[in-house]
Amino acid sequence: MDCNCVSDLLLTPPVPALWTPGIAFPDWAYKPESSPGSRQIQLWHFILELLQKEEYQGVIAWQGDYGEFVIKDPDEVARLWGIRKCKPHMNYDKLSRALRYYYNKRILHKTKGKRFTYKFNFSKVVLVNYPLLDMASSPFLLAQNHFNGGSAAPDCSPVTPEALQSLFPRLPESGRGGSLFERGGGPPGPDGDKLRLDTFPFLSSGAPCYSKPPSLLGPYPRNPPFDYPWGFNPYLPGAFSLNNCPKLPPGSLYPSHFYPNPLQTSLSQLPNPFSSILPPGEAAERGGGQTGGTNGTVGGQSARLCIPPYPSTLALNRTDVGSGGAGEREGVEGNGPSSGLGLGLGLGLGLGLGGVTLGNGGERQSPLERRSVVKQDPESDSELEITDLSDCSSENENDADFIVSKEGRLNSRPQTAEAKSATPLPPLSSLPHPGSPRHLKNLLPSNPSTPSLPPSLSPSLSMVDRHRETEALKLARS
DNA sequence: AGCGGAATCT
DNA sequence: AGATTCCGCT
Repeated sequence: MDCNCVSDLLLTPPVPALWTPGIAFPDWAYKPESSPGSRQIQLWHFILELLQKEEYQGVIAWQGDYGEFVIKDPDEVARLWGIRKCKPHMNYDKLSRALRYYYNKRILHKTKGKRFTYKFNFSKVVLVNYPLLDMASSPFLLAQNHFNGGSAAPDCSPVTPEALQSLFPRLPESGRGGSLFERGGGPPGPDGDKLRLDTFPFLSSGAPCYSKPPSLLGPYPRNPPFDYPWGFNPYLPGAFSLNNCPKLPPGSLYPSHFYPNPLQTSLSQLPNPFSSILPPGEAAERGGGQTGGTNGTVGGQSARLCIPPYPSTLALNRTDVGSGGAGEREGVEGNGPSSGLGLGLGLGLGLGLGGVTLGNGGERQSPLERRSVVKQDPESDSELEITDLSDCSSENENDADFIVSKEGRLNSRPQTAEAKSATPLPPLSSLPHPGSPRHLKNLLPSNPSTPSLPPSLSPSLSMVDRHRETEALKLARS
């Protein structure tokens, strides 16, 4: 089509002002080249983007079980997708068809019984993106994984469910009456364990939760030398965007080195093979430096947090009826033994953070509002831009409308509303402003080894650190 | 609403 | 490969 779409080159702004607590998706995941076999943004990326942006929570938002989201306004989502892809005739029927293709890929599945509700299989998404993160070897995880054969590192203090609960306060105390870590008592059926996986995607290295055998986790070998999906090799310099993160102003949110990772604390005592490679400061610096690079706006996206909140009302009880398609598929995914796969642990921390902000609170000008649809809007961040929509050229009759929507977001607003649903979380007012680094840091589980560390001294989770962790884990294992 | 086959496009 | 489009079926 001749709509001169440039959206894929004009995606998100270098530094998203709003970060939904949760899984961190490195910038590369948002680049056109990050889509295997495609130079265009993939639908699931787009969905994540929308989910990431508060101003679209009236259109699509995390809801229900972990990873679950509901398309509140199918037509609008389709419209946005159509704009992004320059498909003016896009509609929900077509979009949903595309979503259905993700079922087989296990990137998504349908939440049965809930209209317009789908669920990300983050373990898949993350695995695809973080093939090297070996959760199975994580002391953090091993300590709490009851199904991994007890190979936990000897000197790692066990992490109890209680401890985890404290780390991730929004996590449900239990799913369906069973321990989050136990699979036993659950109802038979694929969902029993699956739920836990869903709840702790970052813990799914163990057999009980993992949704599929390692061989099915992805086309990527565990330790492929340099053959990483989407051309991404976490071991290579530049992985995780060290080299293309935008330079951030002091105090700005989500500097490139902020990469939530619960492993960080567990590994703080381990040797640091990469310590001499790149000073954290420099890493961040460099990341920023390159932003302006070659492709202008594209270059500089920093890792993003994009994860669903832990719903206050955990919909652990899936309404799935019987063993329909999705259920069967999940069954297939079923228990791979310690796949170890790597889940994005990076995500872990993010998970811990998750939810905190989320979406329930203030008012935000959303596309829906624009459309006279009144929906609750959580507080938004100021310069959030919806990435993409700027792309399609004038051909799109919706351009004007779209632009309006972009301009419509704004200002920081007082956090007026409380989370509407009863949630165990502290009131929003007690939370740090999302635009502040403290926002995330304060929510991080305190570092056991440095419990009283002030936020400013909290360990930074830089990409380098992640590399270090990976290496450290290897060493630890050997 | 949701599903999935099939043809087609990019 | 990853949609997009169309469509019949449940």
